[in-house]
Amino acid sequence: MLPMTELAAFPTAAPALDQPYDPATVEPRWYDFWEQNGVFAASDSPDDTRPVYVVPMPPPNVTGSLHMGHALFTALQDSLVRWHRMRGYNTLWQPGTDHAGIATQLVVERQLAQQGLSRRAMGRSAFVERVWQWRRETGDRIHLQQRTLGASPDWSRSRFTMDAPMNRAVVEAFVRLFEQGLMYRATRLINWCPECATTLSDLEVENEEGANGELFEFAYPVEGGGEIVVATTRPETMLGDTAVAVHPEDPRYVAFHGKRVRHPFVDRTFPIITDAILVDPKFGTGAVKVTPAHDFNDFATGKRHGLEEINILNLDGTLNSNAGRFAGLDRKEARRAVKTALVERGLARASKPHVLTLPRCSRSGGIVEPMISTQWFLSMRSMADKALEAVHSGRTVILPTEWTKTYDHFLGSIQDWCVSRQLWWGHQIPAWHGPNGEIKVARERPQECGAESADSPWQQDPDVLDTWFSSALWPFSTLGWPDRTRALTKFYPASDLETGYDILFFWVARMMMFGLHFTGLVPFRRVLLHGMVVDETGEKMSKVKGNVMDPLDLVYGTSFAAMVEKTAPLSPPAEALAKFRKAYPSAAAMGAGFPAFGADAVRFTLVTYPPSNKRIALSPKRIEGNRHFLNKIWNATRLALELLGSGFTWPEQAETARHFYNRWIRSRFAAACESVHTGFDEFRIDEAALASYHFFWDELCSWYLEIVKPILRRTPLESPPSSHDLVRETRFTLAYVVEGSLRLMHPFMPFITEELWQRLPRPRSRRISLAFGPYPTRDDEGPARCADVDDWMDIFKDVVSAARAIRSEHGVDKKADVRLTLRSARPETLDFLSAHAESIRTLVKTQGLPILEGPGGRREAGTTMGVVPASGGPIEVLVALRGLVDRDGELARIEREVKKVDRELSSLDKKLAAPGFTERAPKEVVEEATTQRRALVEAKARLDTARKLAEEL
RNA sequence: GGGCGGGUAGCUCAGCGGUAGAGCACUGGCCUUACAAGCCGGCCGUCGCAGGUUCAAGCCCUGUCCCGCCCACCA
Repeated sequence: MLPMTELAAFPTAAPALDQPYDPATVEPRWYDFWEQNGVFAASDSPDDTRPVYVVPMPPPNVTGSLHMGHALFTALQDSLVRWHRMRGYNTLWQPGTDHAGIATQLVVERQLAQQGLSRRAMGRSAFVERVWQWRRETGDRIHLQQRTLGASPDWSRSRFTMDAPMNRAVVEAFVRLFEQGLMYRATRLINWCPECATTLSDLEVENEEGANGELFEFAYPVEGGGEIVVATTRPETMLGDTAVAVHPEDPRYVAFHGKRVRHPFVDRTFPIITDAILVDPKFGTGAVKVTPAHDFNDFATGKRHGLEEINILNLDGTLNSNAGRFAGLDRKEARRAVKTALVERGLARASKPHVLTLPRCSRSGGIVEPMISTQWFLSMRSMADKALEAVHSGRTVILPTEWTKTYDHFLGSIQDWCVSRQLWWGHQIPAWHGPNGEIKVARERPQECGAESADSPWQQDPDVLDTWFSSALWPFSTLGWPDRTRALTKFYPASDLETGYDILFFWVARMMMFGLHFTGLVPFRRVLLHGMVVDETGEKMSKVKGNVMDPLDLVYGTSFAAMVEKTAPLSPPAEALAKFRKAYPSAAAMGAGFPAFGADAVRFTLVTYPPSNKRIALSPKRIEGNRHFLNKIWNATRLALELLGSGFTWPEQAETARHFYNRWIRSRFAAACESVHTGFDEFRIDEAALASYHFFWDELCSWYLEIVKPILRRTPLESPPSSHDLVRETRFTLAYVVEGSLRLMHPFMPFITEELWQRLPRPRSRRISLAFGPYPTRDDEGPARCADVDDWMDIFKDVVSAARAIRSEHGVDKKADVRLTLRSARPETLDFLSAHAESIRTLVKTQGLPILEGPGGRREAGTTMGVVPASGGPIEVLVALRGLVDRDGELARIEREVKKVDRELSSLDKKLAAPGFTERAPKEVVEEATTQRRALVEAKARLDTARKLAEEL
């Protein structure tokens, strides 16, 4: 019986099966179907007793367009989410978008600039409205792109960090933090980006290492005679100097202790101080100019010595009136002008090349200036300690575990967070400033502040909060916090938080702190971190490098020319193309462009990289390989359908297999299920995906289908009554493993598996979509595991391969009638081979059944011999080629086999002969080595026979 | 200056204590009635270097050399 939600909405225009798999016709058929049938919907009903699985999706920037990083997390999270959903979890994958303060504001400002407008000219409210309009026009485009990839979040619950309910949560959090004394206002040295005209948190400053600069030395005249030479990388800041510091024990400067120097350009004198913390006597001249208002070290020094802090910069990075005659100059100009002036005054002393680290704004790339400013800060220590404890106690587990150290280090040394930004796009700070510097913080404009108007003495704080402030609330603000909603009760804390390691500090750590602070609970049980997608040579993707790949171009296909025109608009096309080819050697070999790989192939490829790899070097060739895999699945299912025939109906009860090949494939399917579950559990989705790949291709397709084909194709007349049970069981097993494989692989490749599954006979108990599962479980499949059957099958495969190798190496025509003889001293082996003689015949393509006999039989002219060194005793594989044998080739082949056996033998001998091995190594290991050695020795003896045989040719 | 990764087949990467693996590339043969996006074969490795632990080491330890990333206020 189907639940009411499962309204059938079957897509139309099913593509014919008997043509190559075409993702373009299959993939568009299913998304609406899933959505309409409620596949993605999570239930917050208290009556729903299913276990809950929750993953908050990292909300992409509204400005964003899908890039590889998005595609990677979409593929990984969707796999996790679908896996759980199929296992019966009430699954919430919480989607949304982020307002991305600076990023979005810059984008819209750039648009305005093109129209000759500026935000200042427009005014705040008009500008904000403009951003909203833009968001309405283009926002959530990325969600459409994620749909293309088959993502299955509960879209009905999508949130935008600037929507009213989110804003309410932000205000609530801010007010509570203020009331708790954790949110405070302070005047400090902060990071200022003159280009964005806003403060930045420490995390938003990127230190660019290895910049070439100079260490400039100049002299300050000392009052009472003499001079003291200081070294600096920033000569222009001397306009804000309020001290010169030397090391107290530096003999060169003892005479200057307590003296004052005169500033050459501004009318003031300041002291020479001694400070052992700031000054390293070995660096530069051993004398340091101190600029408390523009350098973090100097600021601290100034505090220690009670120095004056002179701010010399305007907010736009030009010099202010404190700079005297240099006022108005831009930072760069000022540096030149100050140096020139110092030269003119005869005070310049030296200039040396110097490699330094430049602090840059992560958004604009502009050089960040330390400035003294009054801002809102959030006290971090206590929250950080709780967040550290939560991970140490294991309430939240970080995977891969190596990242725990990084997390610890960050939170252990965290500084207070400057949360106010001088932007217009964002959550405005819920604080009101009064005429006499009073500050009121409240959820709404306080009554005592009077009505809101331009000339009111009480004005709301114009600043907005760091974007990451609202992101930090995401796991619970999306569920309705601060209200105790049903969703919050049901879906908080989340199960897994899956994201790139690059936002471990920005986002994960802050969610941990806020989650614990506001709810008392960890926000998620596990943190799963994946690496960065880079190009095929390991370089980070960037427009400048011209190595950006758009996931959708891989899905839909594109010419490289069109692709680079879009992804590298800054370079000339030919150059961009060359860069692209260099970044993706394997793509270069594909011709003029990408074919439509389809979402499944792209997703599958992404999840087959170990997520723990710091760099995930995406190879187009690998996507191509996976598209081939999809084609394999397509064709194999078609074959299965043909073999099952239209009359097949699923039995009421699944049965265990009794016949050898069926037992084997069930055993292998169970092993694959086990690996897939383990892979998922341990966040080794690559292993999960690859296990399903190898099962399907290397076991199901390469062996099982080939074996089963002739059995199921025999007409009733051809198949003896004794085999009726075999045929019936085989048909069922085929249906079972193919249907099971599609369920197994669905989390990785939802489209093709749904398409094929819908065409396949299946048990009545199945629901309308494959996406509802059930997923093959360890418990159900596990009992099918059988090591003994697996071992026998290995022998079977080795025998077939050995015979095939002989055929192949002698260039035997496939239609040539060759006779196969298999010899073994072991009765069980002969029995086994005899039981499967028909299959061996089919797979090796001999015309008659293999002859089975004991060793030492008559040697026929024109016969070659290979040896399978099975542990139960070697099996001789003789192929009578009837004069087709090339003597030298045969000898070479045998020689190769002998060499292989010798290699193994010598390494075994070494092992066995090693002093202490037999005494110290575990008994099983010794036993195994001994058995193997015996097998190899026997095999070698047989090979000697084979050689003699060949020599007689 | 600290921390974290990584150096394994031509390329991209698995493997992390018991006889070196995958995909792609290369190569020989096959249009074999599921699939040429395929099939059947083959070739390819002193597992960065040097020591050590162990009966046994890509796998553990120490040192060392490269490469990448992160954090940090050396003027």
